[in-house]
Amino acid sequence: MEIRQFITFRTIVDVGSYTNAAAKLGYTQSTITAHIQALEQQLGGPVFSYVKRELHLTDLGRELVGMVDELLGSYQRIEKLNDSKVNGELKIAAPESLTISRLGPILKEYAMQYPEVKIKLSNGTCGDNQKELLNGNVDVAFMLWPELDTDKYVYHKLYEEEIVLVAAPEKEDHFDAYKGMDDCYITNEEGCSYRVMFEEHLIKHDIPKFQTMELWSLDAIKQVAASGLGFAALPLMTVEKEIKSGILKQLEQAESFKSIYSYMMVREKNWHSPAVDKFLELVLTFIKKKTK
Amino acid sequence: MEIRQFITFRTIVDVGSYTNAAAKLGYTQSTITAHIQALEQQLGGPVFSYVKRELHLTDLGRELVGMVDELLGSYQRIEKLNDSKVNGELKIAAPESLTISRLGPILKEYAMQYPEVKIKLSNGTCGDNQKELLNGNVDVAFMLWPELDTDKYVYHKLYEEEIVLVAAPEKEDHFDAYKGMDDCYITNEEGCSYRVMFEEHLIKHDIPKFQTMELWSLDAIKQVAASGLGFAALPLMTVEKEIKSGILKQLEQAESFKSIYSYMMVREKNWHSPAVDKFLELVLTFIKKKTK
DNA sequence: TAAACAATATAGATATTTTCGATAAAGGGA
DNA sequence: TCCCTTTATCGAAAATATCTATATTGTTTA
Repeated sequence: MEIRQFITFRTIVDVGSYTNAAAKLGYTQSTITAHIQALEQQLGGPVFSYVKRELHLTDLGRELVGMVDELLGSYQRIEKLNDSKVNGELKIAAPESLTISRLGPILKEYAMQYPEVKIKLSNGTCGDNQKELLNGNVDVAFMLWPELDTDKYVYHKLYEEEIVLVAAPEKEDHFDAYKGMDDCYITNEEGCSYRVMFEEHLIKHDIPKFQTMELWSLDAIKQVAASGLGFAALPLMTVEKEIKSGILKQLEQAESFKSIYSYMMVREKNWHSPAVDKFLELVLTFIKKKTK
Repeated sequence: MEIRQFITFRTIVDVGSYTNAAAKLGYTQSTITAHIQALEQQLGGPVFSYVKRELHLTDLGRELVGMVDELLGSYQRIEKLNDSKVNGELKIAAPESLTISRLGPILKEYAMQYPEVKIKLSNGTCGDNQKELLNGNVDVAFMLWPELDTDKYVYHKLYEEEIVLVAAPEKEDHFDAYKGMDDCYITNEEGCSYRVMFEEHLIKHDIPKFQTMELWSLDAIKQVAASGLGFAALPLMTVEKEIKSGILKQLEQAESFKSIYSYMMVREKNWHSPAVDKFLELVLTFIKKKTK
């Protein structure tokens, strides 16, 4: 009997089904089954039973809930022993795109769990963020970049970020139709990895340059694109909502883009403040759950 | 942080050193180190410190003890949920040799942990025990046997049992000196696997038969051997104490015997009463610890 | 002051366990 | 009956725990 199995049990009681518990805990459903079977094996009988498609606790299960609550209570108190040490400042540098789509929920959770930490978030281009990290102005930097391989930092690859072309829904569906037209390529300031990637893509495939409109925020780019002035190349994560709601549409294209990944980086050193440590831990936990 | 790590921590506090805790828990010492390092990692600081070769709790460690006691308390209450179901009868058949040397401490532990179970132990030869198991008179049977391979039972090989020749200390040291002399071969009733094994050994190596003295109990055999009447072939485990204390001595011999193993067997079926289940579990735990 | 010792730490190899992914079975509802 | 949702099963892959052997550290002894 392991703590994680008790947590699984308690979660099922809360959410009412194995499947939901799996989703909530970031496991697959078969793992939930295995956890409960392990418990039932040790306890010598079932803790759940089914009555009319509904999950119910058995008598044994009902007895167990209270005891598990006690145990998990002690466990959480032990976990909290550390939290008081998690304080001070946490300085993060991240590009706007990542901040909004990926970091949002993580920062929320972090702020809740470690209220003693003052979070300082700066939005810059990926190159800026890297410099900030190197010269010690921030503790953690996030980047979007093609393949990365460096010894200067410890880095964690987070997601593969698909770069997509978007335009207003009434515009042409296929990117080929834009070639040679006078639509704008709407983008952000230079130094942004997917802008570089897109421009290299044009050269490689002998596509003539577009007129470029440079804007200073994601929101501005999206609005201008939605107004029909041109198209933009952006990470899918930043425009998923707009595509779903029909404000923008994703263009089809013959050649797919080179892969871009999101990274989290810290300076190479063995020791980080607890605040930084816990942040890294939390980010990696989120990643693990999402990618499953 | 896992329950086993908390148990390790609590044990160290009790016994005062990593090394002793390892012995008590049946781990190696490096495992203890790993457990504590894992805890300290999570807790963000050391729980033990050394002052003058003495192990002391840090402040953090002292805080932890109480909380761990709570947690382990809940844990034990959960474990006990099952124990009330462990009752009824447990019928075991084992040869005398195994009962005394191997089963003693296990039965003691079992009786303590599951006082509701009535243990019935019968001592017979290995062949008898097998029959008893097959016809359902007992739940578990123990045997000493050379290599075993059968589908009739579920069997667990426990130990390799070295068979040794013993005689009184004042007798000759080497078995060769006994050949052709009028010493007795002191043994127990037929049907015992190491008696069979020894007699086959004699034939195989063209050693003339000895006069045989058949006794009904291990203790009787040992006493007669100690009195100088002859020698006996017995599993080492049954005479270890006597050899150490000088009551008997182990004879040297050119050819070593065929290996004999101790086995635990149950009838092939998926379901055993909780009492039987728990017994099997306990035996296997003991084996694991001892053989490490 | 070095040598021997006792306790804990470290590193690589091995063993075990956990988790996943795909698929099957079970229980309802249409 | 067929479909849909939920849980169970099974083999493979990944992650983790433990062991063995050896190093390190601090202490006592010669």
